[in-house]
Amino acid sequence: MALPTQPYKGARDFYPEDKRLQKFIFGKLRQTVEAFGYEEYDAPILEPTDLYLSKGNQEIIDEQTYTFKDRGDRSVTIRTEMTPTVSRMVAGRRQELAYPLRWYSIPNLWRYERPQRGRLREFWQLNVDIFGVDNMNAELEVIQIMDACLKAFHAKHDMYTIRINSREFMSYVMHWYLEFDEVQAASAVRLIDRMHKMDRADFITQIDGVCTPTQREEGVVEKLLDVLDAKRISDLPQLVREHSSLAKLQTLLDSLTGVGITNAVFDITLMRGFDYYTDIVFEVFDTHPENNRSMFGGGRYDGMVAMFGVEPVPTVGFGMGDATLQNFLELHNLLPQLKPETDAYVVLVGDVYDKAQRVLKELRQDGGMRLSVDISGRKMDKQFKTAEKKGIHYVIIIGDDELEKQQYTLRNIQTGVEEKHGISRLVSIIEDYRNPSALHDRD
RNA sequence: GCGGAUGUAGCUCAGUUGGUUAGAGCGCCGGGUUGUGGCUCCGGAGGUCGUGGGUUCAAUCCCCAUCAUUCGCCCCA
Repeated sequence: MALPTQPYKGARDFYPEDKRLQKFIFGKLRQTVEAFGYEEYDAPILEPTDLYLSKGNQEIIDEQTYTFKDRGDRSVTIRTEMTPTVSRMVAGRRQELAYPLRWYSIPNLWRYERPQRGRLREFWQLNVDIFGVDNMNAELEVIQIMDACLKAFHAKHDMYTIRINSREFMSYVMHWYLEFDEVQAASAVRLIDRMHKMDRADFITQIDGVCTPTQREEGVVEKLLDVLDAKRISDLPQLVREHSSLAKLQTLLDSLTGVGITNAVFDITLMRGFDYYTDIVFEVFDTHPENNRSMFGGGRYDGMVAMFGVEPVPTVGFGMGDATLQNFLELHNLLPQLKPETDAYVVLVGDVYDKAQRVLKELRQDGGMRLSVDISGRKMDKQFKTAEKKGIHYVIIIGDDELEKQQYTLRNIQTGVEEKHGISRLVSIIEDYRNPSALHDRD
């Protein structure tokens, strides 16, 4: 019985061309967040199951995680998100860390889900968090970083929208304005989250079902609709418009406009589940008609660190999945043709490998060249074919003739143009190709 | 967990209204002689038609199941 060559369901193999793309994307992301002073951290892929249970969601653990017993009968779970882990790490050194603390990571995460477009079982997720800032500057910075991450790939503002809402405000609306209890609020939030996917009559019917008869008579459904219909803060009913959470939200929106982020909008229907977020939440949406959906988002979660028994630390962060980002970049045509890691393919003519060693060493060590040498002993045409297939731009031909004159043949695979040069000239030509924008100061 | 679509060579796909050795393009391998790929010419390998069962004289084609891929729903930390 032959073994299957497919990777595990919902997980991907990264062949060199795939890995090259991942390296490119992650490289841009790292560069971007590090420009804002964020430091990279990492942690084990395995966590005690209790870490995720603390959110009190047994159902999610049972159905959507990889959870099993280790040999010591301890229940462990493969990490499904980074937030509990990073909160654990911060809590562990709560007193000694330097705040504001800016951390990021690109962990691989596993969720036991049915794979579909943009959603896999194993994925990578850029996590960016700022700890220890309790004012809106934290939200401003984090949203700026999300924006900068997309701009790093030359995305334009009309390709995506940043939607922002205040969880604190919605909580006020639910509990004080509408007088919903916890269960009602949770159902309403779930419905609001899906509001744009159903027609209005359907939505009204379902909201109606959440209300008690008394609430219905008091017109709670209409009150809620009035709130939800607000396209801007000033559209909100007088009674709720004065709430303090809205002033903060408005400040944030103004600040974003101030820093040139003009595609950020208030969206009262934005919920992001009903988990650990405590105030501002935000989400980035693709505007492309074929991919018009939420890509990633985040928000403020001031309570998570305190679950580890230390004083609370205010936190704002976001998570960006690799599959959705890649979808976005592909759809908007933002992925460049990537060059292979190898600068030149060395074609050997005849039995000269031993004699060529000195030259190869010089090119590699002194010149910093990344060379792949054809040691197969095959005829030249086969060697060329390999170079072309690998997508390598240059071929360096080394035979007795070259070794004797110390002038090596450099062939451009695309144009077929050949030149003979000494080592230092070879190095500078190849470097120019590798890094076209850099200026070289050599003669 | 629920529903739809798909599953024929490495890839993209034809095809058989059920009937002798299943095809194309691209790719792959070899050759057109000795220091040169991409063009061209010649030759070649490669498929138990996703898997298992059923109907039939006969199944890649019809039926059932199963697995995989994919789209949507649920969910989405």
